[in-house]
Amino acid sequence: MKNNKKEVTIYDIAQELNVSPTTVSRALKDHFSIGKDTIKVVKKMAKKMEYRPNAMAASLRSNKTQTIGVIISWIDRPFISSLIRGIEEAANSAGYNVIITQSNDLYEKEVANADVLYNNRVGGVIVSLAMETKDYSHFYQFINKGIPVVFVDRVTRKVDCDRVGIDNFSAGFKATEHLIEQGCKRIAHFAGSQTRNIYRERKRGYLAALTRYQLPVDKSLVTYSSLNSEDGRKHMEQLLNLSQPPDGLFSANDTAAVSAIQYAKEMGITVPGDLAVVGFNDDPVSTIIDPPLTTIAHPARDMGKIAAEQVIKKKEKKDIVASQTIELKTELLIRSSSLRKKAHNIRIAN
Amino acid sequence: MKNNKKEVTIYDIAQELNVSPTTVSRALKDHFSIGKDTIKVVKKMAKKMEYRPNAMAASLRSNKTQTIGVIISWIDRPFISSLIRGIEEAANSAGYNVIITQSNDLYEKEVANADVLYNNRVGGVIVSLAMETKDYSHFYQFINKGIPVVFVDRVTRKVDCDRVGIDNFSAGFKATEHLIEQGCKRIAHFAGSQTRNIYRERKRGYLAALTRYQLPVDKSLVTYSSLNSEDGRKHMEQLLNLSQPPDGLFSANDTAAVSAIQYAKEMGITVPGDLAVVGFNDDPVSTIIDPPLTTIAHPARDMGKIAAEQVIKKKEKKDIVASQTIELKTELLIRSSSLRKKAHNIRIAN
DNA sequence: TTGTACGCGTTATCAA
DNA sequence: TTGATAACGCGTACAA
Repeated sequence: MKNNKKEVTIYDIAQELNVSPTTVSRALKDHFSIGKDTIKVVKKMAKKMEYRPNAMAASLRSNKTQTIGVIISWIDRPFISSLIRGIEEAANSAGYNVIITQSNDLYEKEVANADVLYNNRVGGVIVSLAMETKDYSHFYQFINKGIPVVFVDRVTRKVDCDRVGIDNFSAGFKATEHLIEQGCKRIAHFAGSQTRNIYRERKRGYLAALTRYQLPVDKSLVTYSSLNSEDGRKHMEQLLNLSQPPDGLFSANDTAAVSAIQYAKEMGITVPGDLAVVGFNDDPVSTIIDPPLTTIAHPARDMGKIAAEQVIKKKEKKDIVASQTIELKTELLIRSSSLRKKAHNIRIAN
Repeated sequence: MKNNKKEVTIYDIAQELNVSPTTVSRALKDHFSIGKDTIKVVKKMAKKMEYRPNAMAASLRSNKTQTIGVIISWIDRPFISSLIRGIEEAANSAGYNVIITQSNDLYEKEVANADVLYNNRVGGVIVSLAMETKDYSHFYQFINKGIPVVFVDRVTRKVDCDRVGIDNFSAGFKATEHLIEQGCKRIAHFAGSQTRNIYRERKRGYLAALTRYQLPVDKSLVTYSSLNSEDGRKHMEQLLNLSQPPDGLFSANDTAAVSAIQYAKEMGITVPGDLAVVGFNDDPVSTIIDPPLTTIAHPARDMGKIAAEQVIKKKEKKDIVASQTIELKTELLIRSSSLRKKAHNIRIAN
């Protein structure tokens, strides 16, 4: 079964053709210094001998890998898997492979993953930070060696790197403003960990909108959690038990928004009548829940694509380029979960 | 910015300590032949000098990679991303990395991905076949070299490899039988591509259940598609236009089932009253749709985990082991979308 | 218990 | 346009 024939190398091809390995190496890469016919002959022989290049050997010698490392929290989340799809697409079409590692939102795993990626000498790194990461020194091993690091979505300003994300502040503002326009007076907010910029910014947007429209800020209407389904139910329960329950909810993700709607409905609350709800992410569930969820749409896949392109661009530019922060557009998709008034000028998403 | 200090190698450590590179190499790996103190000293110096092992060099030399290649259709599907999570978890805890490639369900991309993985000399491969792959010769490059290949979920019997999957036939049977027990007489089936075993088997299970319960088989009740949302709506429309519309539906995935339910509800059809529905996969949407969707639950993550373990086991066993086919259990999760009768003995899922 | 010396497959450098 | 040779960083057979 196991066929341990030795690998066919460029030496074998060289020998067969009575040329030097150098020539073969170059011919296979269409190097300009090699004659057209030589190239043709070499490639033909390579095919005949079933030669397969060894990417590892090439990387070792040239000190360049065609691999991009990725660190994300959990792969099995709609937003993340879209992101990765974008990364893969951009990377592959530029001839790069992608090694994916999951931090499970734990700082320690993030550090361990960074080390693994370094040991594999990846050519660049794309990171969406773990929930509670506050120390960023594990990224300097890359930066110090000139290996590009690009943060995506969950970024930090404390490291001088490229960043790709969205304007979470204005998205939070838009979402909240929309609820206010729908007549909500007491708007609750499901906030995520304030260690991460995205959740901080969304909350800032929420607060700014309240202030802008001169609504009071009530701290009992803001909850903090990791925004999973259980959190959504739990915090909805908590809010409904207040002496003055909210009439609007802006959740920093769809998962919590959806479970909050489900809980509220079970409690006899009408959505959007009693409670108007806006989520964040435009996950698949947002069109399935009844009523369909108004939400902020991310260009997740584009973020991945751009992050990968950015890594590759940095890698291929020898000269030092200043770090960029790229912000993609978000869109408020208005669906029934927040629509109390007949729509005039607002566009209703399907 | 770019810090081009040369890499610290085992030679540098050796020189610093006046020992040989061999000793360093072994000490870092806790080789038994090296004295305790030497090990301690070497490791200390390695840390001090910020030595980082070069996994590529090691792989090149030892002809063994700590990398597992994965080929799947699309990463941004709930089932697939759970699968990958399982693969990653098992692989990482055994010290392996994972390179993920997407075939986009295209045969050509699958072949190209296999080549890339081979060129990167992965130590093993996990594959979930693209929709229309009929030729499997691109996997022989691995098999011929003794590189383990494990098929997962979408498998084939035409290659002698390990397989990890579920019993799709019995799952299809169970789903259909359940609908029959709920009093359905005309049960439709959304089938997937019959090139792939999983959809063939689900349909076989459906047909077997009809036969077993002496219900007629009506070809106009079976549709074929790639089972996306549009397909679900389109085929539901088609079915409702029949002179005798179905009173039950078994869809080979949840995506199509959910969109079919949505369409049916829009048309004034009551679910499960007029139409009882069962899906497949237990995607997150299945608990969000109203009514909640009865479905077949896969152990997706376990499948990934087991597939990875299987690859690693094969890789580490020198001797030739016969190929195994591992079938994991599925469960019919009964929810409201199919429940017409009051439940007696059946367990109702949340 | 430790060291010497070579090779993994490729590419860079310099020379022809 | 082509070739000879060294080097990338590490592992290991063999020697000591």
